[in-house]
Amino acid sequence: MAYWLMKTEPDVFSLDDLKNQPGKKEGWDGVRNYQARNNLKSMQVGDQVFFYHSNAKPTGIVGIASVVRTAYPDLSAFDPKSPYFDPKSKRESPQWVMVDVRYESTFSRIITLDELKKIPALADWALVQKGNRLSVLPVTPQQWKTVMGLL
DNA sequence: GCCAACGTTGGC
DNA sequence: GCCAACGTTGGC
Repeated sequence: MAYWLMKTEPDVFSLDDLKNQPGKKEGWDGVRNYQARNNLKSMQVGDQVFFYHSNAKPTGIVGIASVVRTAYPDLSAFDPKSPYFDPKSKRESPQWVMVDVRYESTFSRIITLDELKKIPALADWALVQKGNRLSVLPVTPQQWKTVMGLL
């Protein structure tokens, strides 16, 4: 089982939104970055995911989701009316993928980016490094454990 | 709202 | 293949 972190803007889709979905699950579509896509493709059912709120007050990890379906073609790329439409992605050879995630838990408090930046054991993590914009990134077991220890 | 960092596009 | 221009992300 592997660990990941996924970013989302809570104004668009928050952890509470996931919790309120039927079955508490939702397809994670709209990823349009190759590195993030490759991470999606590596996900296995049962993988644990830190749910991160960006462009929020404050920004940080708010809880946990899990992967319930491995990567499959991102249908929003085929839909001209979707904000995620990508004419370069063809049904015969989909460029983008999505996974399904399910709500697991909400932390008793937000672990803020500010706090994470102060932890020496997390200094190598892409999340806390300047200019990092990757929306789906791997978390090592050690990093996962460190973050959970902050609660 | 601003702007730095980054990824992508497209002219050459 | 280089790189300037552009668009987007995301912290502040």
